[in-house]
Amino acid sequence: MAESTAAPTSDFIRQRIDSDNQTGRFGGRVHTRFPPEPNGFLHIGHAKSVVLNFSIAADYDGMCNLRFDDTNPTKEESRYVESIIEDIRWLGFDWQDRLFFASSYFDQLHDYAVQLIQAGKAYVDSLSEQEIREYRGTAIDRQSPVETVPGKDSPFRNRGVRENLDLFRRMKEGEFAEGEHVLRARIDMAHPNLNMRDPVMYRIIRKPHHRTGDKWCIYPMYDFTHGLCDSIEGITHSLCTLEFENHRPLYDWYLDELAVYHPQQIEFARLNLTYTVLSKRRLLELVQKGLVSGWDDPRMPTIRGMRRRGYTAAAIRDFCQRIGVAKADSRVDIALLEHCVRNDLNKHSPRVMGVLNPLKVVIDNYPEGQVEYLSAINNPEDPAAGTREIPFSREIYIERDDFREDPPRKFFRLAPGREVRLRYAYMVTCTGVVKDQQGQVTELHCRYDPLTRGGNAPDGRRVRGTLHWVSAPHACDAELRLFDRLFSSENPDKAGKGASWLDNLNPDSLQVLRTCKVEPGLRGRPAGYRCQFERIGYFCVDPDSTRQRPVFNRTVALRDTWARISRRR
RNA sequence: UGGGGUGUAGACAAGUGGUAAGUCACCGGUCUUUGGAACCGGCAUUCGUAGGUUCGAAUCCUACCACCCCAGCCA
Repeated sequence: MAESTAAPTSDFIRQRIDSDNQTGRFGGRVHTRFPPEPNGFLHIGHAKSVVLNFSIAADYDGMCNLRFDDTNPTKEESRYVESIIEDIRWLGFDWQDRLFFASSYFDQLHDYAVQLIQAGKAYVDSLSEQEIREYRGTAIDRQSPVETVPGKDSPFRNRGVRENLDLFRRMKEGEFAEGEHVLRARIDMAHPNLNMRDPVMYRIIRKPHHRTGDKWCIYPMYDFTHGLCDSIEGITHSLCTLEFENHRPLYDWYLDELAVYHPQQIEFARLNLTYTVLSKRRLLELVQKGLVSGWDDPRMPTIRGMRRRGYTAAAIRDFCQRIGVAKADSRVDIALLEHCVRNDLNKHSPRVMGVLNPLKVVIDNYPEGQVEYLSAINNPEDPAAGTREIPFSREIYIERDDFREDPPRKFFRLAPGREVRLRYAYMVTCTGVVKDQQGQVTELHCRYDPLTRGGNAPDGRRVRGTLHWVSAPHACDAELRLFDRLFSSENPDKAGKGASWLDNLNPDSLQVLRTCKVEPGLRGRPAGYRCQFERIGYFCVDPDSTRQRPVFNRTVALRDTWARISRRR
């Protein structure tokens, strides 16, 4: 997995690990983990964390666990654990036999809770949900200035150990309804950090769990669970995102009160990308409102969506290495992601020819009924990829954009009287233009130079333009789906007054071309097959394909200097 | 008016008292049977702002400013 071209610069996390290794804090051990909640599909933001955790483990000759933090049965499903496992494997990572679940530790966690009760550090509270919120006090306000008010103690805060133990046992045994009681840590209701104002440790949820079934009706809260699971697994460095920084004192409190092994949590900034959204809630909304075709819509920043679109795991890994790790809130330009796929695909994708918007060309002086097979290079970046034979005949299709009746300056393609090269074939000169009643060009007539077979002229004359083409009688019909950024705004979350983030959706993010013509060799390629249509972009066969009519997703367009020149004028 | 964080180019991001790496983007050029790729060159006299310490400050000190996170029985 050492395909990254990014310079192996250090980051603040590795520096802290280095220093821990120097002081021998963890005996030189490095053990990380990727801890998803199985309540949704993985996206590129998760990939950043996956790559970080697994590659740090690899760099330090350590290990990385996969652990599902499944503490809330109302939101979690086993289909999500399956899809997450599949996506991480596809990304190229392996956790050997270290697949764990927080739910496997429920007994241990319950024992820890009992210990805290016995030590007078936890109590059963019987306030209502609403009351607990009110008693917690406030920190700041979000919109209008409101005074900071400290929390106040629950009237149940001083219940005796014996009563707490009994109540907690009865909670566990199902004697109470949801919401009747919770178990809380006994810390400090006036603490400036809200997370320390007697946080809930256990709540009653009468719902079967995807792994433990109906064994439990009380479930531990994430804050109580997470740090202790890391402790149980012997994790040395618990890497997580910035929003959990406020929670670290609480994790530390549990660990210290219980006097158990203490991992070091280190927080880093989550990934933001331009022109897309990266929150489970928003992605879910796109799916539920039918604004995309599903979690694997090729426009989605999900791993499944990107995979269907044709992204390679290597490109995603490379991207994750290049963006670095830091604590500053930032938004990475999606152009960097696109650069990473192009970079990988350029080296590995076979070249083929395909015409998006076909314009028929008749080569008047080419013998009728004749067919020649011409040799084409499969990948100029990789000689080992060899060559293939493609059919050429009197009637071909070229790209409509490659002809201009009245060519602008610097337009090197076909125009009346102009000569261009047909890639790997012949040089042709445009001799006639056929139009319909609306004046729309329907067909071109050309003459070819038989001496230029393969594309070179014996007299040494040169042409500026080389066009891709497909032999008309041999062409394979295809559908091409072109994707553009899902949102037209760099930061879709930032909507104007009275507008919603959905108003920033790009109405033209999907363009379907149904009348494309591609090389006959492309018939019957399996879904997932990747290739480059020369001069157009990188494509990937979609599962919607049929044998006779393949469907291609455009992964990313080629850099297009001409588009830039013509846009500028 | 609390607590926790973060400010280095258009975007990421190194830099840890000795004179601003690298990458993407962008702009020139070379080469080219993909207007692709490759290659060469340009792109921060200055590091949120203002003071201070020092022979020397992005790095140390002080004050200020801006932005992000926190009031789930979510994770």
